[in-house]
Amino acid sequence: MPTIDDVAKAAGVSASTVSYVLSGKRSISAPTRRRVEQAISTLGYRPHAGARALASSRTNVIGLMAPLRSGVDVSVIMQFVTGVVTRARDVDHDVLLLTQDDTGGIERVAAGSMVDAIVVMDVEADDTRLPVLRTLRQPTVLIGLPHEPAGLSCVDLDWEAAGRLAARRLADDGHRDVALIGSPPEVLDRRTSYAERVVRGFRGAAAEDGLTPVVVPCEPTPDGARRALDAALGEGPRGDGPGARSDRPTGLVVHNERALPHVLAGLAERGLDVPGDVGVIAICPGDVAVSQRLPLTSIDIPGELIGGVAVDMVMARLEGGQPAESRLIAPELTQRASTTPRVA
Amino acid sequence: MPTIDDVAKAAGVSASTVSYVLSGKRSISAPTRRRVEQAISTLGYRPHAGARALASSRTNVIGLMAPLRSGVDVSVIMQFVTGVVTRARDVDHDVLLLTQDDTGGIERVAAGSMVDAIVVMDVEADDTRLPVLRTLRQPTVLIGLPHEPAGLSCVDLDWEAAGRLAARRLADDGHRDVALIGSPPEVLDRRTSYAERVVRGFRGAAAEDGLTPVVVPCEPTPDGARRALDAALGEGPRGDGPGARSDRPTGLVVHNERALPHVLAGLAERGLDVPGDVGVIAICPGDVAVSQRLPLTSIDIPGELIGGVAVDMVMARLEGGQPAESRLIAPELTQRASTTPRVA
DNA sequence: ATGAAAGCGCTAACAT
DNA sequence: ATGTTAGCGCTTTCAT
Repeated sequence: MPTIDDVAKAAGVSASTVSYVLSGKRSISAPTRRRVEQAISTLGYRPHAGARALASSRTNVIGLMAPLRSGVDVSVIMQFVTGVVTRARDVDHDVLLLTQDDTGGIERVAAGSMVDAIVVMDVEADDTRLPVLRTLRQPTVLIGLPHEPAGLSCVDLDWEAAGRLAARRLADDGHRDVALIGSPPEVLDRRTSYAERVVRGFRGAAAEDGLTPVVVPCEPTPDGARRALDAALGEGPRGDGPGARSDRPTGLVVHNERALPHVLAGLAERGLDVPGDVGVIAICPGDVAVSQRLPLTSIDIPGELIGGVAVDMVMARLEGGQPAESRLIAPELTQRASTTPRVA
Repeated sequence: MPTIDDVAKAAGVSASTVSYVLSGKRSISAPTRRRVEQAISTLGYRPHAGARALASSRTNVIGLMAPLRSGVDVSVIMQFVTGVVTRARDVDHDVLLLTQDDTGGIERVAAGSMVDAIVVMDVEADDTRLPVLRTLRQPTVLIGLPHEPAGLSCVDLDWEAAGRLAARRLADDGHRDVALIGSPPEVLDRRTSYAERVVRGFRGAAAEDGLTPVVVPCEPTPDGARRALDAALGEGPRGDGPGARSDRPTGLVVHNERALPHVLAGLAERGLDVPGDVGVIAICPGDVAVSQRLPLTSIDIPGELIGGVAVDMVMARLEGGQPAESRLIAPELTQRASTTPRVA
């Protein structure tokens, strides 16, 4: 492996000049630059990452903590990961992947100066990792919004707005009784940031619009989906007597990728037509919305976009020394075949 | 950040002693070791990864190339990735994730000494990355089996055996006409290693057992699955006349996670009972086999296991200087509700 | 069983 | 516009 000195020798310049043509941190005359570049390519020179990190305190590596927690759809995780990796490469960085959800991994790579910055996924409301993150030298950005983001940058879809948007659209379509088939119980129990925010938004909009909402967590299995559908559609007595329940929901929001196909199958089994009898809005990645038995009206989860923004934010703090900030991406609803205004 | 000298000072020893208690490369008296460990923990010392890499030519990082190619199920990819990361941590290594499928990324991290070893996923029969991989200083292991593995270690499920096993099981169950609903056309066109090997095994066993096989690639969409099912079940004339076709297949092998639910839905729509009218064997991760509308007889894709083995193999070459080798994991079939012996 | 010292390959002052 | 030089923090001979 040739070193910077080999290149310098070959180009007839000093090592620092080679370093500077590489970094662009000072101006180099055209002829010198060419000789250096020539030498670099004929020798096939690559700077040694460790030496560089040691001398410059910069690794050009971003740490990405992507815990694979149960109940979280991996394809959604992968979208975020892809966004992070892709954008990182755009700004000349690589990504070190951590999948354990303990705080130890982060400390290790941060204290060991393996990374310049850290992106953390799957954030919980009172995430236990936050105190550690705040002590790190490296800037951190969370994908998700904890209760106390103080000192940490955050970026996420505005899930609460997504919940509102879904409920409101059902209201606009003429639905009065609506249900949210939400994240798996375990995800909600963990107080995963996005899961509870959707519920809050959905409930809030329902209250404001005078809707009767039902919210049911849902295991991401065929049985779980069936049970959730039972609960959502209300199998009990209704509409008569003092303890009268509201009518069967006609509008359904599904925030659960894995359960989605089973929910649709369940509706079909009951002979309920979508969108005729029941309107369905999915909150999921666009590609899963369109690859169901019928194309679903949906609110997209722009994972790649958000992953990319996370990198931009962390780089801004790294380069510009910007203070921490939070960014919520506005949700967008795409009308497809699973909803239609109700004729009432 | 405290350095090794700070620790040495605090413990009243030399820096090399600290280094040696950390590496265990020479014996240290109990009292000295204790004073050093004490100093390390009170100072919160962590060796600087770059300095270490520079001095030792070891990064303790494994590069993982996991291209996210279209048509490949991300949840399957994630299983492999998880296996790699988990096992890497067991042997005190971290993982640098590359998702671009160009060869540039590998060269960069290898030549830049960012990684000690490389694991490459999604290997094609005549993979264009192989020549580059063979030139690297770092040992490489492929997850997949190219035509010319010479000089490179490989590990994978024995997909050909999986294809055989599925066909043979259908034969044993009394099926004569069988179909394989395979990977997406794009995956096959790319000559993705696993996709064609399954086909070969399936065809081979069918020939030996006197089965009439049909093989149809399948887009991982509802429509694609429907079309594939049309093709597989043969919509044309049959059983009479000179150009007589064979009978409608009664045994189906599905090697396509995304299409699976739609294939099952398609069968149901046609009024075909599983396993009564059609036996179905899926080649997919165990968890997707059991989360369909009925639990499927399946051949598991042990992604985590294989990812872990890949790491073990690459470490063996790194530490032991072992020569390259190939390892194929024997497939296992788990009987569930989607197959049953034919009464016929 | 421990220390001293020479690098590992690069960057970034400090020169000119 | 370019060269000189002093580290960055560690590992690992070579000594004792």
